[in-house]
Amino acid sequence: MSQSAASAPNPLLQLENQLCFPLYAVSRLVTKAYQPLLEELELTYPQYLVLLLLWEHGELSVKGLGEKLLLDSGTLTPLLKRLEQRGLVSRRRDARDERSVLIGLQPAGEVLRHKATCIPEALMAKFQLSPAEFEALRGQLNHLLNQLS
Amino acid sequence: MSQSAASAPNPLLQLENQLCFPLYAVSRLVTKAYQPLLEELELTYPQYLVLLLLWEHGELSVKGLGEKLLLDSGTLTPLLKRLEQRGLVSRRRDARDERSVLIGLQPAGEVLRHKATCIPEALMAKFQLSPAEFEALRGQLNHLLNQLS
DNA sequence: GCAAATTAAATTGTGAGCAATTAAATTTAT
DNA sequence: ATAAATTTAATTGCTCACAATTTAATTTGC
Repeated sequence: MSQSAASAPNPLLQLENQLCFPLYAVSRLVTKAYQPLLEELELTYPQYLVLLLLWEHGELSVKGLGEKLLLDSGTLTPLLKRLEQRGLVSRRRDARDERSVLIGLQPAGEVLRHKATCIPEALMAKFQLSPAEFEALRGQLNHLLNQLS
Repeated sequence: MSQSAASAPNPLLQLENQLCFPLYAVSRLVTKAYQPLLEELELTYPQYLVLLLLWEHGELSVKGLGEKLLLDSGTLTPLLKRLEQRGLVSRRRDARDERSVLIGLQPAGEVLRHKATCIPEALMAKFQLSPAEFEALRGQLNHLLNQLS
């Protein structure tokens, strides 16, 4: 009865029938697709996400960044310290609420923005998705994002 | 001209218009959705993926696991050593090719399979997606997975 | 048959992610 | 006014994830 190979396969337990695995794998592959582009800016993918937010919104607190990226200070604090050490962002306590730490862009961080403008389009090209496919996928992921967060 | 807030927004550089961010965020949220279920088995999510493959295929080499999960030995070796230490999997050199390490299930690892059968359905419930939505998303992610890998 | 090239794992070093805890500032309830 | 509760970051400890290198086994070309 019990052989060396797997017994009585439960189709629900098979990797290819699940949603979780392609999500996990695609997410990592997309990060890897960014890598050669981000390498030129010497940024990691989560560092790039932080800068995207700062370019868009200006100064943000650690809490604000965390709410938008769904990351906590345990992840953000060391990441932001690395960006600060490289002179890309500034960190200062909010005078109106000393608990908050406000993250701003230093000139070198502003300059990087120009180098980054071509990144989204370059990525789109790698995906090889039609605009309709792209929008459909984006919509479904955002729907699931709302479902889960 | 240059104000404290961000200047001349480039819509392509905005987080909400990109595919990458919801992918990254949903992937992490899905892993987190697994966590309370996997906690009962004392497994992390990537450890669970490894066991799914072993339950399905029986013995697999590190290379075989890596090909299916898109992970390399730098990630798998320490993970597999932890599973071995807990008595869930076995590791032995392939006699026919001493470069390969074959990963098999120990009895305790086989037993875990029964406890895991309910996990996929429990997850599906958390997603709150209709079967059609589920299949559409799975299809698009698998399409992108093929595009990128 | 043997040197060169290739392959498979392991190792090293860095940077996320995240749970849990700690410390300090602020808010609230009385 | 002040004690208790809450909020915000930082810290600690653990596990991925992955690039780059190393070591050993196998395959290939000659």
